[in-house]
Amino acid sequence: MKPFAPLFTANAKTQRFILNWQSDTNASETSEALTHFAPTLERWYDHHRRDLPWRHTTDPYRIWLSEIILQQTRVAQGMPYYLRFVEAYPTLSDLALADEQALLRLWQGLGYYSRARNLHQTAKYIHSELNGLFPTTYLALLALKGIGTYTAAAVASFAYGERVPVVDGNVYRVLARVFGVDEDIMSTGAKKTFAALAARLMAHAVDPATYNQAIMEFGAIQCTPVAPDCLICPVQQQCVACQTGRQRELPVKKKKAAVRDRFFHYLVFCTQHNGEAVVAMHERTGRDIWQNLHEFYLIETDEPKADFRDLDLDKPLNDLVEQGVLTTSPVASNQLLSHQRIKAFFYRIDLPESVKNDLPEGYSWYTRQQISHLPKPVLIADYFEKGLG
DNA sequence: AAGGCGGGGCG
DNA sequence: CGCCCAGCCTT
Repeated sequence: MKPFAPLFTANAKTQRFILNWQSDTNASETSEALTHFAPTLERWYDHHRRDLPWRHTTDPYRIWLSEIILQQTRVAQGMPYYLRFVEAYPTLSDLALADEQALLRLWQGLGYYSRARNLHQTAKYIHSELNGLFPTTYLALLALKGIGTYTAAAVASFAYGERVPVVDGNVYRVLARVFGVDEDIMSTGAKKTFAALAARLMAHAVDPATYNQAIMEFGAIQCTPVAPDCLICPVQQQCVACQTGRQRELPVKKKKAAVRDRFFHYLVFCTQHNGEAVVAMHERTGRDIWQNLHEFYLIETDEPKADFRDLDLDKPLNDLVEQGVLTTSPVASNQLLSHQRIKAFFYRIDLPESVKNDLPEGYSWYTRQQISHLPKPVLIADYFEKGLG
């Protein structure tokens, strides 16, 4: 076995343990820190667990659904989505046969929309290719679209009791602190380190599913990112971070790249169709944010443009705009994403009904009723909430 | 190995 | 306003 990088700084007791842990002999698996960790967290979980809907089922479909929804998402944010999805699609077949548009609309606001597309794709695959039978092992689950190491381990342990450890953001944090691992958790080396440690800890769990739930719940409500409550912590005595006052420094995470500024100028074309107000929208495509979500006519610039006339419209578009009435002051709105900072300007342009066949390629007219059913970025949905300018 | 992908809540 | 969060896919 490749030795671990000498990145640990720990007290004497833990250093002895780390040495044992690094050595490849099973004879050293007698460290109390190692053998007691899982059972200790399982007992803690028994007293502190939150009552969450997906913890009342062993249905692999519902567990899978909950895990996809909860990826990179807080429980409080994901909960209402889970409840709506279970109601709309109670079984795997219901999801497999779902309309993709309706599914994305139900997902609207949850973000990372590829999760929803992969969810649907995998549901259809299981329904039609696997005869509706959910895969039952970690490796079989891992092969499915949208299911990575974390979700495969979660479903395999929660639904089938397989002894495989989950390694997610909570686990990184808990293990980094308790065992003093200070490798950058984004690095490939660290992923191997944490996976190996997690596997050794799992070997001593009383029940794999309970232990996996326990360590994540522990990370979520006890060993929190900011200000962990170490005074009442059940592993306080063995925790490297607590004993050395380094709770704030662990886990080590490399700084992310600076966020990018983008400027979206939306031309909100409006007109009448059979006496009803309609708005021009299209579906986003390409490798960018909000894939398959609907928006208005978009002109993006790298710099802010103070004036509508600075937007450099091409000839056909300019002709279209000139036939309409531009609302004098645009509506501005900001959307802060983890990786982008989007400033949006909405220019409402009222067109005469006569030009309704002159929309650019890919754009169509939608009534407000139709739009309410379209999946849209929060930025766009908010624009309608505010009453169309 | 690195970059991209949402959005909300917190201090 | 910056940081964090029940990850995964693509290149």
